[in-house]
Amino acid sequence: MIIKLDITGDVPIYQQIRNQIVYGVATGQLSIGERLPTVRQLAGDIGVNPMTVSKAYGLLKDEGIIVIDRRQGAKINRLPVDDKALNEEFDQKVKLLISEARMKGISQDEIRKHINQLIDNVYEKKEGLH
Amino acid sequence: MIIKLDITGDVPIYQQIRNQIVYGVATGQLSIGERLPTVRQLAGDIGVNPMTVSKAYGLLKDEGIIVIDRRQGAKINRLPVDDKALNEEFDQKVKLLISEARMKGISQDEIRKHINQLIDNVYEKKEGLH
Amino acid sequence: MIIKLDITGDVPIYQQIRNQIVYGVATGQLSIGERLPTVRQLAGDIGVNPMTVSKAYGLLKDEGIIVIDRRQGAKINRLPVDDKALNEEFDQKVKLLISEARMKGISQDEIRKHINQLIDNVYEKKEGLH
Amino acid sequence: MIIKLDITGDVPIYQQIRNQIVYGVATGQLSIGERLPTVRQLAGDIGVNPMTVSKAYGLLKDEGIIVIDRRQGAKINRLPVDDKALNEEFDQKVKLLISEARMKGISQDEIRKHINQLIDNVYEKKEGLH
DNA sequence: GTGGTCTAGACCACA
DNA sequence: GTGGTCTAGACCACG
Repeated sequence: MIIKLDITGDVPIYQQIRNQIVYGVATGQLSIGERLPTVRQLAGDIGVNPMTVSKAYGLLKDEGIIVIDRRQGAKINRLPVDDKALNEEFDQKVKLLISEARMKGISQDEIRKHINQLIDNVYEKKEGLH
Repeated sequence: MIIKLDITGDVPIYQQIRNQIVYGVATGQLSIGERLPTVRQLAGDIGVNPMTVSKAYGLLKDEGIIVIDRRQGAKINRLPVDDKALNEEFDQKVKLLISEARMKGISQDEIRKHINQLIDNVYEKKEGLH
Repeated sequence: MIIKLDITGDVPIYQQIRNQIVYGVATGQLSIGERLPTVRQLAGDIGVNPMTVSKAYGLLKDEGIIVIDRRQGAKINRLPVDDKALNEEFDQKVKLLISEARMKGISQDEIRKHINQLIDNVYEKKEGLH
Repeated sequence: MIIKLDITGDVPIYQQIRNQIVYGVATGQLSIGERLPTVRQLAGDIGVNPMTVSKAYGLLKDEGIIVIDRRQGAKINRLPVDDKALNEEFDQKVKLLISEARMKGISQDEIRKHINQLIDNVYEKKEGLH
């Protein structure tokens, strides 16, 4: 799995790393039990400070997405079900994105089709994650 | 229109102000030509420094969402149509949100219904914005 | 002569008025001795505060471009020759404009032709101004 | 590269900083990839508040002239080509400057020679910027 | 009255 | 160390 960074953008690098791993897991590019590279290895590969990768792994661990084993490095965890996923914060973020689209002249139909397509992309891989 | 801030969160206050005005415009709570409160007034109302509000207005001005008239303060602008609204960046943000939902055990059907509901919320007000 | 204002722009309104009269004089749309509308009349025509027009006229008077006669209103003056016109400030402004063009990929030839064309536009009317 | 400020003038300091960096880039005093001083350093050198420098850098970032890398500070960006550089706004500014020169008695030949000289100054450094 | 600009000083996130 | 954000308070230009 390849991680692409935008060094100059506004999103912190550790956050970008975390996001791409999350995306990889959700789309099935990373399977349960699969091992991630070590902090140093990944840091070397993508050219960032090991502390940055470490922070990303820390985030993922806190979210229960990976488990860190001192001997084996990090592995993708069996994922924790959280029925409060679609909470107020989630709604706010989605509504902001939709609002910006509407403001730029996107019709209700367009946005609906477009987002449903994106949902299909993420759920393409049918096997469960839990 | 009421603006609610989350002082403790990590979203900058000026960004929150900008986001809520965007949301207000997209949902029709703010109409084209409508005047926004003055910098000082809004700053006083929500209890922040005028420069913070000023920065938010500056963002909105740069995006073409409001126009700042030296005589009357800020007004909602006729909105600039941008057919590149559903770009790569938009897709990434949406897919990340969907990925997080899937990881937390939300089914494809659930997320689809939920998001379609959110779209309807934003597009409730039928009159066009342009 | 028509004056067009951009109320929302960064340039002060009184400055815009002054600039357009300067342009009108230089291109010969306004002749020496020609009368300008009164402050109130112009203010009414273009929909701004009389104080704003008054400030513009004050600028033009200070520059020797118009003379103000209490009875007859303002008239275009025989223009004062100033051999320090192409001063350091002038050069800085021009070089900044050229720099911005070069930065955006405009070639030396293009900019030369383009600006020479603009010079011809302004000097079209051959009769002297002095 | 030296930055000189005119504190008494009416051009905002942050704008002056931005302008001089633009000029430096266009004339080749600043090369692509070159690092700018840090916000604090430049602020200290020229004796202004860091936020003022920060605003100037923000402008340059928004224009795509520099990129801000959290690790290394600001660097000159590969310059964005914009074929609409010689637009209406550009023409207006140039024509205003020419008009003022003509009004002060400068002849068409004088202004032509003078400006062509200024163009040569900016384009002195032959290597491309893109 | 309005927004624009600047300062001095502070705290935080990032790497 | 870097830039990003915010505050409190001030002055100015504009209309």
